[in-house]
Amino acid sequence: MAAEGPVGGSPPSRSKRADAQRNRETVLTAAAEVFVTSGVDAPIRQIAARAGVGMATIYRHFPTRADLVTAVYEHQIEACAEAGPSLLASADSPFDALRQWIDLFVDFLVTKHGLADALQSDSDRFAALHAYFLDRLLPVCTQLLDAAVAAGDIRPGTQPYELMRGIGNLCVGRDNDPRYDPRRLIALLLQGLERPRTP
Amino acid sequence: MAAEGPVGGSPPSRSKRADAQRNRETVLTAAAEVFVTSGVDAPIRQIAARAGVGMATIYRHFPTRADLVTAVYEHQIEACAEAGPSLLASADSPFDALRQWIDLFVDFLVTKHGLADALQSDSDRFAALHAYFLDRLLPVCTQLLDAAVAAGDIRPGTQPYELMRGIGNLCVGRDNDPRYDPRRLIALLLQGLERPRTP
DNA sequence: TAGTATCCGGAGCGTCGCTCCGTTTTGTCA
DNA sequence: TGACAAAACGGAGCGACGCTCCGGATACTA
Repeated sequence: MAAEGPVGGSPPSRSKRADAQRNRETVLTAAAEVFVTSGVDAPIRQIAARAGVGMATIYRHFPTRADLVTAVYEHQIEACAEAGPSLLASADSPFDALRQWIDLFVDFLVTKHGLADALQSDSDRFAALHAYFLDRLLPVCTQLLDAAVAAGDIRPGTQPYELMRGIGNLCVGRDNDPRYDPRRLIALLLQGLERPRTP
Repeated sequence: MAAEGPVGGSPPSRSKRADAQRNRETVLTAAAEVFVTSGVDAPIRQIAARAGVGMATIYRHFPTRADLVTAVYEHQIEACAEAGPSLLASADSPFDALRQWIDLFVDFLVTKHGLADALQSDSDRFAALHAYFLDRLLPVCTQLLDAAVAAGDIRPGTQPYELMRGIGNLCVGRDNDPRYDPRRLIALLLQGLERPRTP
């Protein structure tokens, strides 16, 4: 549907020179490592230093921070997107598929330091990241939600966009706080979505 | 219970010199104005310029950004805290009181640009703000929640801290997006909290 | 009015995002 | 192979920001 690459990153194969491709990979792995320890807000200088590369090289390959983040997590986002339909086929019910898919999504978010924060950031430094998530994941969520409604598992009226942003929001903030587990609240939310068992 | 002033702000009356007190007020109103347009993340320089004051003056009165934010919103936080018990007395049920109180809390959060973001910020630049909210509001929420559980309105087991942070989290992000209204999700969450009507 | 504790202001330092341009590398073609 | 142009590189440099430091101004006191 969209162009081949993610948001604005340069296509992985169109590039002519070999050193450019090599550097692209180097930057990508360095960024992945730095993101783990310093979050997706890590200074570009730090990533450049780790990659043994100038800052301009990073900006050349990934004009926006969102492009870099997207490229780093592209595979996992894709996997999450592809899990939707297959869960729908394998789960006991559409609602269960939705639940399991949301579990996947939450697992992805909470293991990436500061990713949820970036996604909902009201600065638009990450606007492109937000857009990419939406482009890729919103249709999946819509399909699951519609299926659950059609099966009578949940009440109708919930907008997929709102649900996804809500879930993302619940994953925002300090990690590793034993007093706060977004999964519990999301379970509560899904409980509220469930249709009363009186047809 | 806690010390008289908010987090770390200087006490409003203990100050000796008149110009210091005058400047404190000037900074406070300037900050309030700037927060409306630029959010609680506005540059200190901007607030200082608006107040016609040096930056050091602001840092002297409010060593941390959290102190400044807290001082600006102190009255409203206080009002929200005090609304708890009176709602419990006036509402139809404890659960209704909880609902109305959460409405108040959400209204407060969504009308302050970036405040919810700051509250849950992963950086600890706002740790003191987080602490102040908790100190002041968590007991109120706990009381309302306990009352609702005791009345049999909602199922037990929900931790007040988790609920409050969840609500705060749901208010995070871009404002004025017609596709996302945190109130709808919060209603869903409360629905999930409600005890099935089969005692 | 003189003296002093208090408070004020903004220059200055370090960090970060992002760009600009001289230099180096790579692919190509004679 | 050797030369040449296009492509890519790297880091100095600029503006913005958080926060501090210290010489100067100001308000209480006697």
